[in-house]
Amino acid sequence: MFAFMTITKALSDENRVRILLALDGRELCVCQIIELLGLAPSTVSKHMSILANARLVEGRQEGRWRYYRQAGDDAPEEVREAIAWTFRSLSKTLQIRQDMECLNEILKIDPEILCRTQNRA
Amino acid sequence: MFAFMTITKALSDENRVRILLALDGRELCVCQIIELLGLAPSTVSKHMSILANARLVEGRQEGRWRYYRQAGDDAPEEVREAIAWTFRSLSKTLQIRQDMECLNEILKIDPEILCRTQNRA
DNA sequence: TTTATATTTCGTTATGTGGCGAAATGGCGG
DNA sequence: CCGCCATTTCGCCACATAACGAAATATAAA
Repeated sequence: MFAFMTITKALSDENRVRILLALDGRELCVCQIIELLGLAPSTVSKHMSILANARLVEGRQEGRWRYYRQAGDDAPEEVREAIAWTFRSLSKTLQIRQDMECLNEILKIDPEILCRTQNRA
Repeated sequence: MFAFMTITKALSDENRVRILLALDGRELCVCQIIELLGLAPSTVSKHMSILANARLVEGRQEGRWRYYRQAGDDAPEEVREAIAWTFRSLSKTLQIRQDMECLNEILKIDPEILCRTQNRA
């Protein structure tokens, strides 16, 4: 019950749902998610920890950057089902399609440069 | 997106999840749900309106009583999937099994008497 | 119509949560 | 070891939400 509630609470915020779906089939570094949502780094970091706590995403450190991806096949079934349900429900919505387009642009930018511009703003 | 978020927000409260699962395969009147959760009538009423707003449950008036049941096959697919996921994730947990036992006792009581005792307390 | 009563609505209060900026953390290059 | 920099943690504020009791609503019985 506790694990389930952690998942539904994690999914009850629109920005977190967008993050989860942005991670479909790929890894993203925190600064790329910051760019996608237009939120402060500290805010995105908090969202990532909530998603990770629910086991919906997993993090990986590479140098100075931290990459996140959706939970894999080793995750509990309720988690995998939650991700699948979210994807089926939303992948065709305007918001998510726009996010995908926006991500294509973001992925063209060297993360090094992306972070630097974020630090100036 | 909006409909999906309404569902996840509805499912992000433990009492509402317990209500949804208590309605599995049967109708319940509000006073029976009040008895199960031990909450004030006004609180339960609010929970029911949130669940109904998400289309997870449907209400039916019969005399002075209002009965609620899970959404049927006419509900949107994302709703039916949400209910199925919730059930699969939680039906075997201690909390939900206890609720089922408790409900068996509550269902033995004439609703007429149930409401009357609630009004005294 | 009047009364009784099951449920909802309203107003209030306490707690939870999302947002930000500032400071702390931790890894890499010098 | 030192400084740089991506990310996290912390402290704070504004707003959302769950809880209750009291009052309003709606339906059945008298």
